[in-house]
Amino acid sequence: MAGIKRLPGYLQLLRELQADGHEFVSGTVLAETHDLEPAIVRKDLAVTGIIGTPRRGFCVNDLIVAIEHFLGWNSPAKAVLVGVGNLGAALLGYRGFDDYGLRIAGAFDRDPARIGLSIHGRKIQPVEKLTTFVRATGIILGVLTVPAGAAQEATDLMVQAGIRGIWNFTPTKVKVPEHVVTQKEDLAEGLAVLSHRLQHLMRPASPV
Amino acid sequence: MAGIKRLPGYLQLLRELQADGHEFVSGTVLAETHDLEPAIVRKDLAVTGIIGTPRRGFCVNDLIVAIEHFLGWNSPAKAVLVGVGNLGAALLGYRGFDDYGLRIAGAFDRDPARIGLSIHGRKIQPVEKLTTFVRATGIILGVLTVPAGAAQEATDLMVQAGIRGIWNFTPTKVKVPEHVVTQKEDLAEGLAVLSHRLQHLMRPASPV
DNA sequence: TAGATTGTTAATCGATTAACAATC
DNA sequence: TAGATTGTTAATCGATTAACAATC
Repeated sequence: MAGIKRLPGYLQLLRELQADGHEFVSGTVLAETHDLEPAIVRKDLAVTGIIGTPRRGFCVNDLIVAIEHFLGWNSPAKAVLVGVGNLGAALLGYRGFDDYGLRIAGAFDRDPARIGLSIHGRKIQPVEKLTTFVRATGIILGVLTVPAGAAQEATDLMVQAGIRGIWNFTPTKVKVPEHVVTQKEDLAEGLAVLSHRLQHLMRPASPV
Repeated sequence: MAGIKRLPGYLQLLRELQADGHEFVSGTVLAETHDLEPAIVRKDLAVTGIIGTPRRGFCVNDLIVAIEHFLGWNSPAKAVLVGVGNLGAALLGYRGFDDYGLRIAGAFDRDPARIGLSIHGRKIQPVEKLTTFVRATGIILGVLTVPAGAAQEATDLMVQAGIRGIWNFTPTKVKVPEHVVTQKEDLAEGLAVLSHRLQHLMRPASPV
């Protein structure tokens, strides 16, 4: 389903509307705000099971609850973060995840120089303690922010510890068993698209 | 072109191969490494203008140069960053952009409490100085990391200063004139897909 | 030569868009 | 009532996949 990645965007606006005291919102409004066709919004929202009322639209509260439930964001999911380098430390400090049901509960690294340091209130633990921590807490979500070269090794460790979902911020495609899902996050993708469009904006297409 | 966003991935592997002394690489190998069909890789690489040799593949060096040139990553592009909150500070500290032709040359904020502070070697300047800085340096790329509510205002300021490409890390869709391009980067999208797949992995589809 | 790999064309697939009857 | 908006079906579009002759 291609529409799933658009749900957080809707959720964002819905929360604003809720804060402003709006009770209903039409798919048309959601579409305009996100530069989408109204039909796509209606189709996307259908997965939540919420049905709208003609002339009035959708109940804001119901939609929020339904989207959060659909994504499993109603109760915050705890996660571990492996690899506290530049990006790892950055994500540890980022508070925006709270809105999306994610809470990083433990940070791990291999580098002895980093172990014991506190970053944004969380003490960096040695990777050797990952398995114990994961099993004790029942955490199933992991954020992977090690250097490219260590990605597969760290992944194997996480899988072995019991992690079932890996948010992969390395440029490496990692291999996992069937009972584990991964999501690759690559800032370079977006930058590539932007760079390319910027280039063609500045130097328009050559004539045929 | 949907293939553009895959170019950085190829580039990553090509650089590794280059470092290992490999002279040629086949589309098949690139495809396997990235879990793609070989035909897609060949089609993606066609935009660079590099032509391969049957039985041998593509020249690694030529491909690297061609991809970098295609994306404009051969010479590092300078950028300004507006909004030095959690995420902004995080991105300031992230060194991974060097590999992708991006160098954040100036950081700006509205909050007097932040102005003057040094984050990862760059002094935070007041937004009032943005226009002067942008014009003096000729920078055309901007990274937007302000809170959602300030996104449009900060965008207008950047556009007015002369920025032509905006990498938007806020959850807000901003409006820009025709001569400016934007690229929205939303970590929540990837997290939504991961959350959803994780949920269905743990609690498999209900029977029909 | 034989055969792996190329560039490219045609077929398939999935997502987006357009259209419209139903309805509050 | 009139008309805005819904859910949904059919048409369009674009990207992926399959197939294959050309070639080193």
